[in-house]
Amino acid sequence: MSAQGASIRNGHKAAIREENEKAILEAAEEVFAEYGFSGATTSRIAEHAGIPKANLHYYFPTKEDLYRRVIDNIFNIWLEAANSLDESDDPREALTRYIHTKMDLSRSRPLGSKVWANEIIQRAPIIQDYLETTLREWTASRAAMIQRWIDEGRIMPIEPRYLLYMIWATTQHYADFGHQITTLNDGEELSDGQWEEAKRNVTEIILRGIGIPS
Amino acid sequence: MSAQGASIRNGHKAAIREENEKAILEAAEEVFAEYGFSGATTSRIAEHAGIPKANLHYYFPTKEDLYRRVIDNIFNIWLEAANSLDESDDPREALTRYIHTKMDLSRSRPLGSKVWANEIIQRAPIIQDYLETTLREWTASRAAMIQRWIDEGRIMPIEPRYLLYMIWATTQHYADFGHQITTLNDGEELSDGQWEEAKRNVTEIILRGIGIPS
DNA sequence: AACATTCCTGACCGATTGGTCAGGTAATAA
DNA sequence: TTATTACCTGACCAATCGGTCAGGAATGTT
Repeated sequence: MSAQGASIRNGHKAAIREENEKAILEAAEEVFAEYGFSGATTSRIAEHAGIPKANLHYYFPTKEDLYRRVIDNIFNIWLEAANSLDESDDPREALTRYIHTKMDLSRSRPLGSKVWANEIIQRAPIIQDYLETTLREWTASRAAMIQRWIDEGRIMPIEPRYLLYMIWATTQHYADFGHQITTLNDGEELSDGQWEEAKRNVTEIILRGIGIPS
Repeated sequence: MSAQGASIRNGHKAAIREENEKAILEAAEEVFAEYGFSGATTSRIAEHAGIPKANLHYYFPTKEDLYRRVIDNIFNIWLEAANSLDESDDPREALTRYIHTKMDLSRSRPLGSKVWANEIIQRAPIIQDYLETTLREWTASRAAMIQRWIDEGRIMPIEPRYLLYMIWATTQHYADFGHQITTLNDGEELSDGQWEEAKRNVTEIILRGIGIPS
């Protein structure tokens, strides 16, 4: 909340801009996550950010501008996380790392996952181009990698795409459906121990499921 | 679109009511699925149903009334499908049937799944009581059943809840993220063959993952 | 000090929101 | 036939929507 850190490094004005944009983007992620693009209101976002609505529109002229920035942030974080699949050529190691990374992301940034979920449910009116370019390429190349593991007899024969979908679905479920999981956990969020247990279970079932015994 | 079928069985007025309510509920499911509760508008729902907005409010006084009816329908369909887990005491048979049923439901009624997803993402403002009663009881009893399978050595030791979450996540993903899957399938919806392949892969990975070899 | 630039915001805009209502029409009951 | 009930809807309502704007306050530059 203090401006000092930024105001020392940059000028005062620049620091103010940096801080306000950050506050707005955080508030926007929260509100877009909960209500989706259509359901979110700029006044609610401004309220969460603690500024007047007119000030929000000074930094982000339109709701869509703001939304795009939020989506952009999330997509980049996910892309970076996706690289964890490439850090090893051993299927056990690569998949374990990827699943763990995605699970950690679901815990640390559940709002981003929810914004993404909302966007896809609404048929990706804003980010369709991402899906058709970056995501499609990423998926195709990783599917090829998995297919190679199959051909080399290192994992059992399955259709790589459906494995990827399963990993995405399962890990993101802990973010998107976090409220349901909490409710079924007697209203308590998963503890550190439970979270580790979930990660271990998810990883084990998937790995064993494609023929990599624990 | 014809009133004849219903107008023969019931009176004319009753048939009109039946038809209009059905048309409204279908339109509502579609719009709520895409935009969530806050983002959906009654005028858009009325438009989809092909009636004036005032007529919609004649049948459903408030947007929330309509939303509750939609959610209620979905929840009941899911509860019925959930019974497929109880039709056998053999884990392979029971889980196979349950996964297949949920996958089929994701294909035949994706809108319902999306409405549910939206509601949970928004922290279940309307159906929290369902989660805390019916769903909690259902989950606890089925978790106990799975635990018994573990104790009897019929499946490997895992935390039953996380297995259920995985099944829910994976199967519902094919509804909620159907647009993403379609896009990654070069813009084509999964064919009958692909759908069967997906079902088979999902079932195999999960079953093998808990120690039930194919 | 003088000027330029950026930040800030109350008041306002037309459009749309969920919902109402008066008055009409069509079907049913008497 | 007559009265009653249910169905239907254009016009309207206050509230809220995304967004604008004039003008003041703060900071930066010369």
